[in-house]
Amino acid sequence: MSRPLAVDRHGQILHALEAQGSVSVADLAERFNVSMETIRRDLKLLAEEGRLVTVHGGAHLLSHEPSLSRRNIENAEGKVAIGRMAAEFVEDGMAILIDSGSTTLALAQALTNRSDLTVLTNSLPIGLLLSRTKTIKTVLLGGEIEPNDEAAFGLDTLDLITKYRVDLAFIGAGGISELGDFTDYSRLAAEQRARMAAAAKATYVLADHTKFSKRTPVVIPITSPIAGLITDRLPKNELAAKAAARRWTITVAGSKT
Amino acid sequence: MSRPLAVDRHGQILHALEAQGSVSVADLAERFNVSMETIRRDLKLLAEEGRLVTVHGGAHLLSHEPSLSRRNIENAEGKVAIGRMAAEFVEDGMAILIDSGSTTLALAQALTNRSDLTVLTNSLPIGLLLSRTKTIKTVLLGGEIEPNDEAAFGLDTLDLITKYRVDLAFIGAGGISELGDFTDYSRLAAEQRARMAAAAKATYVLADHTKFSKRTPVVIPITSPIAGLITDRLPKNELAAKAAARRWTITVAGSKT
DNA sequence: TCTAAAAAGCCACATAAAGTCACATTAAGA
DNA sequence: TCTTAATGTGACTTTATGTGGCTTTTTAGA
Repeated sequence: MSRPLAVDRHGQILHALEAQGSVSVADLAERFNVSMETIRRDLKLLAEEGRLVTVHGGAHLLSHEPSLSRRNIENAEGKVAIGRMAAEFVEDGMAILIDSGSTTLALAQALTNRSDLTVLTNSLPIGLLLSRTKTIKTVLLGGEIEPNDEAAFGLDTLDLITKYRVDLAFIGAGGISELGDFTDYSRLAAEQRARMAAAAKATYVLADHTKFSKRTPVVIPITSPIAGLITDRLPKNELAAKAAARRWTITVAGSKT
Repeated sequence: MSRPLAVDRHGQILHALEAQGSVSVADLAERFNVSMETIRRDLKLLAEEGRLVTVHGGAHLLSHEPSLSRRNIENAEGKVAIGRMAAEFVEDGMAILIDSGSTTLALAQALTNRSDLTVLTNSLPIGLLLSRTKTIKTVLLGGEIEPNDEAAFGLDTLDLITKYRVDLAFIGAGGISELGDFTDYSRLAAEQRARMAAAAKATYVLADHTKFSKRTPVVIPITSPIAGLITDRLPKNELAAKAAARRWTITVAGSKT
């Protein structure tokens, strides 16, 4: 018997997804008369292509956004460790700048019991969190809010950043290339992060190990000196060598390198 | 047998929440044919993601945050009515400016099911709330965060306001004098509200009846025309006369005057 | 205001459905 | 026929949900 083409199945899965918003592995397996394992392989493949998001039991459209909150859960432990470590670099009386993102949010969390600090941020959750401490002076860098990041981006934000000078900046990154470059999803976000770095005497990049393997299209054009990368696992030697060459340190949460 | 996807349930819970404002564990358990424990776990998860607030017996929309919530409780009902009424003045496609405060937050709440709007605000809770709709473009007017208001104030904020022109501005007030002046707690806040009004073609002041008797020290120096006051009870005739003289209307939530 | 019943929540454990991985099998094309 | 990609199978792991005992909160009555 001729086996139906897998591609057809993929097309139909996507079609069903469009119609229903979500599909379950068991239903699809029955419908196509294939094993659940095959369906899972299909979904995994389509997920890698970015056509859908797999969840326990099936898959759903991307628009059902995982957003900041779900990303938060991804390696939450590592991020908390990074946040704690980064907080140790912050001394009383400092003015610091904290970028948006789940890892930097962990830093903000770690700073909540501190006082005599001035914190600038473009992230709404971080701004809200720190202002509630009442002991940390918080400045929100306004602009257009990017819903997925729950943070401000845009011309206004860029403009505001240039008006401040801080001791330290803690920025995130979408990915880290083997060459030691930090990369981002969009040109605007990359530029904004670069400007943040430019406003600080020293900049730390906060990125957990999941960023090592990620590729995002735009290089963050950092011109000012980077103080170091704070992460939760030792990266490959290759990256470590690049770091040494560029004179920045890699701090692994828990131990120094 | 295939188990319905948990994510779908999460989506529907959020949807029900949008529609009803609050949901009960027992109702949801019956609706989805799962145990109350499962629903509790769902709600806990969504609460961790910051999508809702769990309460004994169920969950409700986030909107009241600690410091704001306290004021919110004070005449919450009246404020919700004012918010709904104010939302009716907002037409699709408009750009509007919403001031910080518990009454204006109620307006933001009433706008969450709208689309094709651009909203400028200096309030963090409002910014967060509206950006999550994904259908409303939100711009946060940054600046130094005032912890009690959970909103931005200061030079940066004033400066940002001047860069925009909107159709409508909805501002709050600390109090209303018998002379028909709106007053505020601080010089800076008063100035900022005046600038907001200046950036709009028309300005509505949102204030519930508790403001009628309140006296706050600084007059808000509004130079641009005020379209009206939206409140929840008819003020004294004295004030109504002043309103007529200054050519603005008083709208009592529910009926017009 | 105090108090007890009822409702809701929490936690630990049990279980079934779903996922993962290595390996076997099958069908199609070289 | 041989090779290879796709699919199936089975052992094992993980996740989601349910259940029951116990605690906390709420409610209503004294």
